[in-house]
Amino acid sequence: MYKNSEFVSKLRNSGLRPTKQRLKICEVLFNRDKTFHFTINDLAKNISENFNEKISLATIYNTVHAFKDKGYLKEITISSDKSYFDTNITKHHHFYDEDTNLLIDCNDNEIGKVNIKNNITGKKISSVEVLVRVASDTQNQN
Amino acid sequence: MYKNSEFVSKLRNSGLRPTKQRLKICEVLFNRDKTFHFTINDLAKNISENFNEKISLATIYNTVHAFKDKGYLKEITISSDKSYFDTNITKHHHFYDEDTNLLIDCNDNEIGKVNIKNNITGKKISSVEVLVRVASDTQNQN
DNA sequence: AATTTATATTATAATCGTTCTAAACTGTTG
DNA sequence: CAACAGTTTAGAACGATTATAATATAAATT
Repeated sequence: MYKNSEFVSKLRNSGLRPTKQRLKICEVLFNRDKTFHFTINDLAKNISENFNEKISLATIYNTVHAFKDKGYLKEITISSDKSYFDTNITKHHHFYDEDTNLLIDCNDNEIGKVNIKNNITGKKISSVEVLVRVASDTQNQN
Repeated sequence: MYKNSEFVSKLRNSGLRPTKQRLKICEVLFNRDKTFHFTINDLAKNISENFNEKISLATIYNTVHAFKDKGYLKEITISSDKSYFDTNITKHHHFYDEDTNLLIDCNDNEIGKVNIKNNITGKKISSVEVLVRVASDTQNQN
């Protein structure tokens, strides 16, 4: 569990003013035992249901994008109509359960290192992401 | 180069009526030497610029999705605001050039086989996709 | 601690890609 | 060729996201 003052420094250190909205969002996102995945909608709902204060949707969008830009969140794109964010910012891969629409982190003991033998000339690799879609056996696959 | 009658059978075989709109779209997508990537917008623009006939945007959406469902196209999701389709329906991975927004197919000699050691219990793997984001050296990476 | 300045929040409007609708049209079957 | 199911169409509707511009707040300056 983090103290409020830790979030204040975290924000200040990255040039973001520690406003009460941002601190509340920090609390919701980072005061947890485990990292997790969420959509903007999940977050907005979480805040409005569990707290008296209401934060404008625009602010939630702005803050999530600011946190992403500062590297406090990663965005994971599964499909064009669903954008997930991940509080686990370490390099890792995902399983996506097509039955439940749930995203599950992979550990290194689940997916081995991806061997990139040749990169595009003159370019640097900025990320390597594996997405393993899974579904129950009865489901049709593509 | 395919003949029109080949597209007619292809469509009939998958339960799609060979309408002139669908045949035109087949021609644009599949009468090529190489597979390629496109967005719905690219396709609509291509048709309206290069042909006299105009096809309604709704029809383009319907047809692309029908072709995807029948397995003639693969959808590739790079970011929530851009949905690409690929006429290469074989299993393969991609490089995504963040400078140019260009998607490039990987061959097997570029990315080795992804080793999935443990799958989610009771689930079947429906696809494994690797996306390697690249950018010029000067670009900042995340 | 008051003033100034820059930054952030807000509600709402605007935008954009996509899907829906319902009427007109076309391909297929008998 | 009649009947029917499937398809196309323009435009409306939708939903997620972004822009706007007024207000509020935080930080810097006096």
